[in-house]
Amino acid sequence: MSDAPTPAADSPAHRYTGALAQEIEARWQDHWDAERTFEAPNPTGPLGDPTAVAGRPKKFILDMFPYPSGAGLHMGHPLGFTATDMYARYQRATGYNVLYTMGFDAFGLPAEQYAVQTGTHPRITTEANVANIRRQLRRLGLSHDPRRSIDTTDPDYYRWTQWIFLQIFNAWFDPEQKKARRIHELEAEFDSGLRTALTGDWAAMSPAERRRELDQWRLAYVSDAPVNWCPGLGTVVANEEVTADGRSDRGNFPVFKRNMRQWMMRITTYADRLIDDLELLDWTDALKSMQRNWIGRSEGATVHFESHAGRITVFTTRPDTLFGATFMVLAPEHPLVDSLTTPEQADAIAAYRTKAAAEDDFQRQNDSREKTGVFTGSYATNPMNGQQIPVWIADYVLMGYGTGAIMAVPCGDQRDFDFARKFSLPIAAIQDPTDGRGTDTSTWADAFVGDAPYVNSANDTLDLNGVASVADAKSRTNTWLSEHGHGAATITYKLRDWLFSRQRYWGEPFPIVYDENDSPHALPTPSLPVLLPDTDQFSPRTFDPDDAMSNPESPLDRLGDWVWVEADLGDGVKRYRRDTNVMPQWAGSCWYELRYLDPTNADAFVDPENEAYWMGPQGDSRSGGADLYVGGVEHAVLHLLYSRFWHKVLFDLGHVSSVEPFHKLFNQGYILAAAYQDERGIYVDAFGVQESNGTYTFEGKLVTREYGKMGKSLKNAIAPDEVCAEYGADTLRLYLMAMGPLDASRPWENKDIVGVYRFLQRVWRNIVEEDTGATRLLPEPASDETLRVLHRTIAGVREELDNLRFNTAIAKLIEFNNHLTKLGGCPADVADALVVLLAPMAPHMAEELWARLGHTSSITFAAFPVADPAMLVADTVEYPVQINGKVRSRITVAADAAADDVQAIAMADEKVQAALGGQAPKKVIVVPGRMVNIVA
RNA sequence: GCCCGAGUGGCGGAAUGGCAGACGCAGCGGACUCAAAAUCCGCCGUUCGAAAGGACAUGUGGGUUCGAGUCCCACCUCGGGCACCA
Repeated sequence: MSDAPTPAADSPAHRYTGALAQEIEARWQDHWDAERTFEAPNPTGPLGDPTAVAGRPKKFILDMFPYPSGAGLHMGHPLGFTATDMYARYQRATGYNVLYTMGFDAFGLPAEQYAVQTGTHPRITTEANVANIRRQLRRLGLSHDPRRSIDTTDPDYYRWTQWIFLQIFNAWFDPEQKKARRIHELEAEFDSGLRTALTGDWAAMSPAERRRELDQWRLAYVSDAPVNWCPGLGTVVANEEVTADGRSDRGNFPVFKRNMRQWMMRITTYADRLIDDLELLDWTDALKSMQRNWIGRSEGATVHFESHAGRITVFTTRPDTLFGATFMVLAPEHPLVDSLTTPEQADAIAAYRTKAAAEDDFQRQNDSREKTGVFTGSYATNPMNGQQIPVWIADYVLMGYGTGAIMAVPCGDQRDFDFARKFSLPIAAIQDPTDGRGTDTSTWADAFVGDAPYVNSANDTLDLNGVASVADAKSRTNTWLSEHGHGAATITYKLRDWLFSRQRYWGEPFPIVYDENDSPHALPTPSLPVLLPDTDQFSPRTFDPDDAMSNPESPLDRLGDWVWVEADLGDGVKRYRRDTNVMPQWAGSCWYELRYLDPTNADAFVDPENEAYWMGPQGDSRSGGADLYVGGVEHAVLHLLYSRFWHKVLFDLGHVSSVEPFHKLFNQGYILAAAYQDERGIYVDAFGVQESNGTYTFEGKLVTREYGKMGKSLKNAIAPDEVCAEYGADTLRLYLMAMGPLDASRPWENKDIVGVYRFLQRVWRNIVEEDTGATRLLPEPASDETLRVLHRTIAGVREELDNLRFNTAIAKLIEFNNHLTKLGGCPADVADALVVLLAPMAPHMAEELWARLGHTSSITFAAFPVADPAMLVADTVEYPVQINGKVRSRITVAADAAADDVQAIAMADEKVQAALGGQAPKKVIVVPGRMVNIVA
């Protein structure tokens, strides 16, 4: 970090150097704070100023808020934050009331782990880290409304996180209305007989039994089900936090499937709406498809196969191939396996099940693809044709998906085909493949998938033979299945319910206590927040990472005084046991954008009027939600899925008017940087590496270069503070944005920073006399040419900023300034426009120049210039003249010349005549204002 | 294996189907200077040519079109997501 040109001793006193930039920046940052420049008024409530809001359109511009790491901001943060700040400042200058602020996602593992190591309470570390990051953010000149900043660990904030949890706890999903409703409405339906209880006769139930019935319906519920137990972390984790190879995404420890009593959230009931409402959102297709993939909706049918042990139900996406089902396969854990297994097969089945149980889900999926399985000895009836087909078990069928059982159609499914070949099971052709391989499956090399006429697919009441399309055959089969009671069209999802409890310390306590029957009770709203109790034992009990049979032990379990409480929850004062779990880190980030709207409201998490103003559906946003949300793609499923779910519950319960939290979402790229490994593969300090003739050495030893995400682990991180100290924040902002488009990952190059630094120096020099510091403007009015360049720049910059193309917006400003430089300075009558155009990008310099140009109020609300259309059209246009697509000449023609005239002038051109050699052209294409192409 | 996204100078990157390489870095030349730095002016895809000018150029191969970096098909490479999901 020493590539900045060191100013020579005789450098002019008022040159825009890193030192001057910092002096200017600190001064304006103080000024903005003192003047409360960026405070955005609300329609109502503590931050309300109805007259200031009246008649102004709004923009809600949002960043994914950071975790306050002890290392401070990394370069990826300013990348996104600078983009939103430029956009926010631009929108303010075009008349919008802009809500733009920043909070901290401050619960979570790192602070807790640090506490375990050092004994420092996580609150202390968190507060220090937040203070440091606030300082860094301020230094970048981000135009946040400081009053709206939140911290998820603040009791005044997590009080509402707990409150929302209770809203979800006290809600159920009505499958008919497809929405969440309050639990007392369910109770009323049971009372009136409108709905029947699942566990018995409601009227005859005891209060405890009724409570248990209701608990089964809640959107937040305690369940004893397979969860991801991570002994290395000492806690359970959500499906979304487990990597493909079965390890925790934090810490990279093994994760085991274990049955445990844990809090779950019924996100699966929202699967359809979470998929369908993606249509309303302005998100990239890539992101939408990641969400769709994760939810994994697949449409098909459930089909019942009868056996002596009872009905075996399968899920299939290809009911049309039922006639080709020649065997069945159950997951080894399937409950019917015991009763299906014949005495002769009992030993083989038991051995296989033992082997399968010893392997966890992830090993099973990772191991070789060679099919294994064992015959149960029993047969089931194919409902289509009455055929008796053998029932096998095999570990390629997973208990956790569909029904844990499949019908095998080897002619149409490659896995079933492989299995049939391995165990010599019959393969019946039910389509005549279009690739000419014929219907003798003994000659097939693989399964056939696709549209082809059906054969051998008829019974007395259903005839698919001759049907040519899969879709058609599916729908006929589905109809037949339900008419004959053999099954029904069904949709299944990959998405599982969300595991919501963690056995950690640094998180939100659950506002829940248990009675003597172990039934959960919500604590009343006035008792919120349930404060996280103090302790000096922050760690859960952790275990050997491979000890699958260990049991979680939360830090809160140890606090006996805290765990037991006396309360009157309606049945008189009784003793209750507190829930000792904490919420996952995602809880606080599920709704923080809503708290920004009304951060100091003591009566509600957000006032409905404020929510409707900032986030309600309006204009072309039917979903409502933040107008712009910028952040990393690593949250594509986790945070974005969870917060959409919470938002929809709040919507259903009438607390918010927006259907979705984030209307437009933009994923920024990563900052990459060169990283170097020595011959052992260990990363070396990237800033100590020497380059010569394309080879790289570190301390004399050869190292290899690669590019990777900038960060501590690759030893190639540069802190934003370093760049601010060397060049100033305005230069850093411009560099980050000028490097390339916001969504692209790009390598950081120290040597390139100087490009935008020189640009700022040239702007400065065009307005300020470097030796004296006096303003120096050209007295004569701007020429027609200069005005045209200016207006083209205005139009261009607006266009680029509207579309978040900051790199090209900056390029256009550079072009305009280069034009001024060639004039020898800035004509006095265009100086204001230049500075206002620059203001969103380099706000400190712009404020400084604005003041020096004689303005007394902040440039923040100075109107962004509007291009005069008359200045955008030229008098004359230069047309390239192509012959057969190659440019052979150029002609200059009046801008309003008719196409015929342009053609005549082009044909008369010497070079064109020479190239044509007297031949008449076959065809001439004139594109008005663009070009001429002559086809010879 | 499936689903996305991307391949353009030495480098980062620009280009509503219409002059490929805006802008910046690096490099080269010039002015200023005793000199250097800084600044300002100019050049800067490859190749043939003294020049004028020509040929070739947007991962590869086809196609559509008067015209393709851009649209279509196939393939290659890289990045990301999912993965025995029935």
